[in-house]
Amino acid sequence: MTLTRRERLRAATSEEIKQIARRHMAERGAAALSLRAIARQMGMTSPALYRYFSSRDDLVTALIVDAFNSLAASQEVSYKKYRSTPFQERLLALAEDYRMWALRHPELYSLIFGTPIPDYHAPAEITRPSAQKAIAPFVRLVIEAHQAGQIDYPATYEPLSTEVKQMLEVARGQAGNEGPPEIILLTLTGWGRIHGLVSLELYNHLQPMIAEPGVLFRLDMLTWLRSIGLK
Amino acid sequence: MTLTRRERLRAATSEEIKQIARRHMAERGAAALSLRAIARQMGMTSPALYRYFSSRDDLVTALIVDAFNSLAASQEVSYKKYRSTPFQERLLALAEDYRMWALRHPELYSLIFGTPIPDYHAPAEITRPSAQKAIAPFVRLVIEAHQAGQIDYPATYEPLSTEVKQMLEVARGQAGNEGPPEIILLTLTGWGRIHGLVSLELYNHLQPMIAEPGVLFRLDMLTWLRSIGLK
DNA sequence: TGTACATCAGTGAACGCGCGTTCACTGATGTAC
DNA sequence: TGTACATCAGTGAACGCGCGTTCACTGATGTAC
Repeated sequence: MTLTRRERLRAATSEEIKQIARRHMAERGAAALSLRAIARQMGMTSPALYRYFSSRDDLVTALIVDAFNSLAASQEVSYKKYRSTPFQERLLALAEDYRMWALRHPELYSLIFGTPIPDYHAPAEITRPSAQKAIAPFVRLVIEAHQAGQIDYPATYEPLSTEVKQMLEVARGQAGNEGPPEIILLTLTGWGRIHGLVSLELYNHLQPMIAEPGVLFRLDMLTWLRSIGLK
Repeated sequence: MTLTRRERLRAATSEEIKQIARRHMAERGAAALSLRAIARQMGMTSPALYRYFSSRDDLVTALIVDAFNSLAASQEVSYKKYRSTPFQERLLALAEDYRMWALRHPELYSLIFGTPIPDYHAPAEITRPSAQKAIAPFVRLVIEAHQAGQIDYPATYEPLSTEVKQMLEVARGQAGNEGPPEIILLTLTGWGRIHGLVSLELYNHLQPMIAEPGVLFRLDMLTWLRSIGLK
């Protein structure tokens, strides 16, 4: 399991490439990622990069997987941090962590949740597992709260037809989603609610109207938690 | 007010440039917009475009304004269409129109709500008015429902501190937002809720789990409407 | 412990391609008298 | 109604720049005996 010297150097160079790629994405956007520019900054020639990634698309795929893993790790930390506190506080912590991760790593957020890069198509079989890992802690926590009997499927929700229930069955088990259809629905719409405000804030659509979008976010999360019976 | 022949031709060419630009954005992404490629497709040389737009950024700004106006027009139609029906149906119609507009014009949606184009900075004074027009019908309808006494500021919402109320005052009047702070909050978080699911759907983050995101969207909108007292 | 060989990282030149923008210009369209 | 002139759309060449990828290669590092 220990790496040889060569393997270590190789891994380090590979990391450096991705590191610089991330910096370039932060400065110029993902669509402008250029192997030549990365090589230049590393003091190498561009063909050398082909020792590490077989094409530009390959590098992008690696960056996407890393980005999902970074979000997953951040969520996982928040998931574990407050083991003994009530579910509503833990869910709020996960939501605020999602927001903070996005604000701290806008280039990574844009890479995975923003406009797709032209002419690049992510190979789903590589990308999907890490994508699922990223939302898994949030989903798992909602399920746990449900299993602990602390979630009211809110009276305000429409009753689900059998067709809708069947559709939601498909999502069962993905990203650790093990609840009844109503709770699966709750995890997905909850995620959408988090995601929507974060996306608007990150791209400056709230700021013309609102000085502190974070306050708005927190209020809406508290409202959400109350509406599902957690307060 | 009637245009001369030359002015008409000029306007037509200007429209054609934007038309082709939109097609290119749809096919290759906004970051890849190229004056040379547009000119090529029009059977012109690229310097000729400088008669119509003084730079690439100028063209992008025009496209952004058009995109906001397109969304605004679509929302306005839905706003007017159901004059005599209850508020919940009208708001649902506006939400679904927002979603459909995004799905029908993903390149325009991405242009205004997606990852910003590298090295391009939209001049806010040109862009903002049309941005506000785009969400104005939705905002106005919530305000109207409130004025008709049909919105309960829901019991589940946190009571607002005076600081938060002050922050929300700033948004008053923008995009026709004329209600009390609680209602302003409602319009913004409601928009976020719509936006989040649409964004996830458009960029294919729901589809691995959910066959018909539209059903999910509709359910969440109905839930939202109920939660604010409209049902 | 020393030598012969294989592996691998990185180079430099080249391929064929793209881009935004400036400039001096041609030729058609429109205007004033 | 006809002529002289001004305006304007569009051209073609050029500037200086960027890109991904392939290829034959050098030279250093690691491995087997």
